[in-house]
Amino acid sequence: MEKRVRVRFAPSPTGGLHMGGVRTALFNYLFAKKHNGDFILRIEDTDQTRYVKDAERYIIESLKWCGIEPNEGFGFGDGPYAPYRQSERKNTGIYWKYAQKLIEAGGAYYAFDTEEELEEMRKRLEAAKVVSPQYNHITRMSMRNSLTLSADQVKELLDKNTPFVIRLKVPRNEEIRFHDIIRGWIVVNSSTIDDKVLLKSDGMPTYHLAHIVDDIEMKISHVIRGEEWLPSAPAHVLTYRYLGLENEMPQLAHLPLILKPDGKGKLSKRDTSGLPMFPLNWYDERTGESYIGYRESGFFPEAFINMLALLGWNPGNNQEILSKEEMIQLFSLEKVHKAGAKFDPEKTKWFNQQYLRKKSKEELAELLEPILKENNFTSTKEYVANVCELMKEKAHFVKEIWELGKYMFVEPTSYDEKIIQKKFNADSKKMIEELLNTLQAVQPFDEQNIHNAFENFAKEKGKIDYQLLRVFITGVSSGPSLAKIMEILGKEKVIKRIETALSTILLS
RNA sequence: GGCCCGUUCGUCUAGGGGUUAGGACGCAUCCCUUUCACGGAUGAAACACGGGUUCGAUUCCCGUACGGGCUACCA
Repeated sequence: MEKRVRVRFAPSPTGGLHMGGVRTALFNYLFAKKHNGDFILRIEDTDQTRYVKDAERYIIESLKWCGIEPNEGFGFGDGPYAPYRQSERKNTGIYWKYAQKLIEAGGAYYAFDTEEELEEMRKRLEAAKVVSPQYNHITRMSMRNSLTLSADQVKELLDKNTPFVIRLKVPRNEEIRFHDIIRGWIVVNSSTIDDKVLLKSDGMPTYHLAHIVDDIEMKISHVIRGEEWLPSAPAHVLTYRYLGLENEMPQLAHLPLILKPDGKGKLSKRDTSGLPMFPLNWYDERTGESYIGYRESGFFPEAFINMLALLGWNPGNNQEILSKEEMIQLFSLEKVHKAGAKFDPEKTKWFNQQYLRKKSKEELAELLEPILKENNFTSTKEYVANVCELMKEKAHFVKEIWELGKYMFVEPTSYDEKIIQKKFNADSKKMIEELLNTLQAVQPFDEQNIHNAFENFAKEKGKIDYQLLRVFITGVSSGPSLAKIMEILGKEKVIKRIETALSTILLS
């Protein structure tokens, strides 16, 4: 029988979870749901020096906002494998137990080298122009560890509480072969891998030990993680092998990285060309810098994850707008790209626009409400909904309905100067004054009637300067259909606005 | 430097031994709209290079170049 699909997202709480992390979580989520499996959140806080308290809360809130919630794990109702935070798991002695197993199997050893001794070694290797200077099958023989020391010496050091680490004993010149779902078979010679520290001198495991122990204990079936882990994967395979579990180890899938939009390299906090890096607002206590989030920038979570999903994956057809359910249906790791994907801010905005357009005017009115409140504007739900319908096609974001259509809520306080200067003169003034009378007579005051009135007026009295009229009513030179704007505004307001404009704007 | 991974329009990508190399974003032009946007139409725009294998390679193999990742008692 096939193993139940159980995947995990395992971030380190060392700062705000950025969009790359969210995408990793998303792919894990989609894969889990696709296979009716479990999606687990585990906190990898083994580096106590980099721990950021607020980061855990931020991770949870971000996943919730994105709608990619784990069904088990930290902050999402502990499941049968609690605790889900590695610092707490450490207290159960589980990592120590596995480290001992590895030592017994001859796959790991104690190392007592001090920081100075390691530094010295590095210098020595550098001076000797060694091709890959590292703690490995050659250099370990000239260091202080349980491979070079006698059993008695080791026991004595241990008894005296000498600080030590436990290292992986990587063999010389062995082919390590493993399969990656996205990349296929990968073969690496063990001589190029260093003897990684598995257990640190503070008693905490490193990532290399901790994730393996937890993945085993939590019965993880697939490890879906960023490409940055590919180089250490052979060491992980070796660890499973020493544990006698190589055949049962989770399947691996290394996701391509998200790259900067311009320039090169991994996406960084700075270089996202104006768009956020983080799902939610993030304040970095250490640097005092704050970063704006996608949520606070007015992105819909559906648009955000849709955009993220298509960075490195595609559904195999030309469909680009996909609901979460459609993504789940169509998701497969085999369709994930191998190459890194440059993040495109323009397309990201386009995604949001697509989702905005799909919302009903009532939904949009609801979303606009807080912004209107902020600006002390109140009106009927119906009026707001009508304005949303009117402005919808122009906006990428809900807030743009306000920004672009402010004149639908408040009277203009200024008028497009260029247009006024160019077009406002004695003749056009007379034209507008006469038009005022025509407008007064329009009944009912709707788009079609207004349109007809314009046409009749033009026939009898000559050309109407619509742009000038628009500026008189809205203050700006472009926007949706003028007749429609007038209908929504209502006759009274329209007349009043024109009169105000006529008396405010001076003939030059 | 070493190791690993990668390379189709500017960007995200489809495809895959024989295709007019498809779509999307962006860009340009036109239509629609008495404006802008939306929508529609059209256009410019890509298989990194060199060798093989083959009747035929963008597709398979090998090199080279370029890009990226890793190279910590960080994850």
